[in-house]
Amino acid sequence: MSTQAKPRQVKLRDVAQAAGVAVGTVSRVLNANPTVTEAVRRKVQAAIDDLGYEMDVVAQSLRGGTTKMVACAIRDFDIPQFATYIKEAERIFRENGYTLLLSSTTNQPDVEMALLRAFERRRVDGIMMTISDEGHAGVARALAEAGVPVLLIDRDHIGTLDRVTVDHFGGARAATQHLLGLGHRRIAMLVGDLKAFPSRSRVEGFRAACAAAGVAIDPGLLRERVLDQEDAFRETMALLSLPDAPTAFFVAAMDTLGGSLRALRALGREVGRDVALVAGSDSDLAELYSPGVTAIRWNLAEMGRHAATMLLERMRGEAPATSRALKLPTTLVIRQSCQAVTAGNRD
Amino acid sequence: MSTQAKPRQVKLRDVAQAAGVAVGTVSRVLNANPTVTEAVRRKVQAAIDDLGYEMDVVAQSLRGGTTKMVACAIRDFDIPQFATYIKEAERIFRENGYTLLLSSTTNQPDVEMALLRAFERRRVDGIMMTISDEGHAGVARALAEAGVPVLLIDRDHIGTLDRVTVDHFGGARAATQHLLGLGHRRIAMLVGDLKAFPSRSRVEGFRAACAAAGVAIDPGLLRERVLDQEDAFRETMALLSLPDAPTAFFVAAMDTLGGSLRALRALGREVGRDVALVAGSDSDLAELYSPGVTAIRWNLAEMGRHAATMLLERMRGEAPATSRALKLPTTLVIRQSCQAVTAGNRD
DNA sequence: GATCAATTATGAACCGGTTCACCGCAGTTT
DNA sequence: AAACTGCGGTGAACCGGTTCATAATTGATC
Repeated sequence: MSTQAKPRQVKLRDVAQAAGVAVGTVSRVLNANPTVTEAVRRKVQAAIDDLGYEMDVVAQSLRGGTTKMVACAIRDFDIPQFATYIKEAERIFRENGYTLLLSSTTNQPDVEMALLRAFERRRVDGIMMTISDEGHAGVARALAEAGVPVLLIDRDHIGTLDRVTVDHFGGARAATQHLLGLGHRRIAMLVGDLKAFPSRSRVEGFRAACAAAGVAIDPGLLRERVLDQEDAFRETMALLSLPDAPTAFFVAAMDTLGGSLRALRALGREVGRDVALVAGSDSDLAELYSPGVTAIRWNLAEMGRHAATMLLERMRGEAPATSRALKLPTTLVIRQSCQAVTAGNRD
Repeated sequence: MSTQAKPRQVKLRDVAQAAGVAVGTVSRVLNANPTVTEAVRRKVQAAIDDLGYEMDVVAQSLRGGTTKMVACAIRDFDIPQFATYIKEAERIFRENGYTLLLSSTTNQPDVEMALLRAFERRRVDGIMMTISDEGHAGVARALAEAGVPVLLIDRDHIGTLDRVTVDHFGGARAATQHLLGLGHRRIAMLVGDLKAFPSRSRVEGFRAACAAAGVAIDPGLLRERVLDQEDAFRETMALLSLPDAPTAFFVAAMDTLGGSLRALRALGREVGRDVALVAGSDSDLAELYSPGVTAIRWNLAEMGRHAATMLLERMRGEAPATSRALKLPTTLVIRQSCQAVTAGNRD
């Protein structure tokens, strides 16, 4: 019978008084401690329902040392792929009683370090994050000193941290092989920052495919530090203006396809006829563009699920002492954006 | 001189002991209390730096009653538009020392109520959320009892809560007028759940434009509860199969354009030739599709900024007692997806 | 009926900060 | 020299739970 009219704030002590028991007993009821009689349990539960008692998680955290909060810090979470990942992870955490705490790192080591300190002060139980530079000593130390399990998202081995990664190497190699197989020799590649795993792997995959085919890479066609659509637009424009322009574009950086497509349109080049195009990540845009854009795909929801599950296991101490790494496979979704080079634009 | 080697966990009491002062004094130094001598302040600061002391926010929150956490609960945050909004809001909060706590409501009143209770237990300082049904009594009561400022995201008036909204009415009316002006009379409309403000306003805008033009609405062409791309695909397929199929589609629901485009492609209908098309929200896909899809646009980053700022002011008690509402304007971005009806498909 | 063991409830200490009534001490005042 | 100010620092209470040593109760045994 709930008759509460939102009195100030009901505390455990109030419940104890109402039920005529000690505060410790109410706590034991709340925590389903087996050393409590059914009669007492019922009496206390009645008082709880009657007063509309809600536990104060802050107080609980202070004493217990565990906050049931997980932090997620990601480069930039309005990248649709990341959003899908986080959404799945949040679902898993929520279903397991954990609350997600979200921050953008804006890809800056200083922010990453500051966030790690802030998470520590908040006593989160676990952290899931991307970092901008695996070689940054300050960030590496901050990670090592975190004091709670950290899971790296799509990043290289650091210390003994768990990781979920994507087989960007395989994806990029397959994409490059596809272009090479169609006769392309001057392939432009747009990637993000080589200080981080994904871009590094993509370039390695690209190089591996070229090397296997005996094709030399023109360093002028490899553009790095392409982080957003504006960057992609600019670099694509520049590449198209080269005297010896590429016949194919591998737009490998995350969520940058739009920028390249705008540049191609601005200069009147038609995808699939004037230039070939492969996107480094799949999207509605890649699928529905005319012609459909060949793209590298992997399961982001599954990635989020696995990441959350791995971190939960680690936080519960159920994980083995060794660090674990999960590598998600990629597939190349072939659409109509790549065609064999015509005589006109062959070297 | 920081020489810490990560000893267990440095507490305020340790700092006090190292500096040879009382714990209260250290606290006063940390909180920049003016009643502390420069000499003592310096001595304490040295001890803090030396020990690498980090404040425990949980303990601070327990005593202070404020957690510096803001919760954001949104229908489904892998909708790109919401991600942009949240990203901006998070930036503002972070810059002001607040941490964002994020959850999906999955558009279910039960989850919304559970989340509000969870936020209360966590003692968040403010809440920003969408709700699935403004008429739901349980949710309304939970909102009223929240005990902390709540800001509604793109929702109708509930109690005296602050709100940021979008002029969906104006946007939908403009879109409809555009289609009517081109001669379309059988216009299909796909919207989300009418229990929530955005879809309701869109339908009202649609009706207003039709009424002003003296055009009767065929109820069979108004499809509601279109929440994702699968729904949009199904409804678009169904509408195209009608004996008297619509000549124009107003795909008003958020992030559902892809579903409709897939259906059109599946049935071999070409946008801008066989059917006209308007999207209820703008995106890369709408802009870069061939032909470009006319769409309703508004500034999501600005919306996030305003929302965060309004909530911050409310939390600090700087806001007026009356509830505030901000309505963002929409513009219709006209592209090539709509054309005059040809003789063949005119009623 | 007394003794012992097992079970259940108690309440005080504790988590790590913040706050505030109070105290010591130096500088004025009479 | 006694009394008065007032600044600066102290330390204990407090926030709201959890935990555990201890007490009380019950039940079984002799």
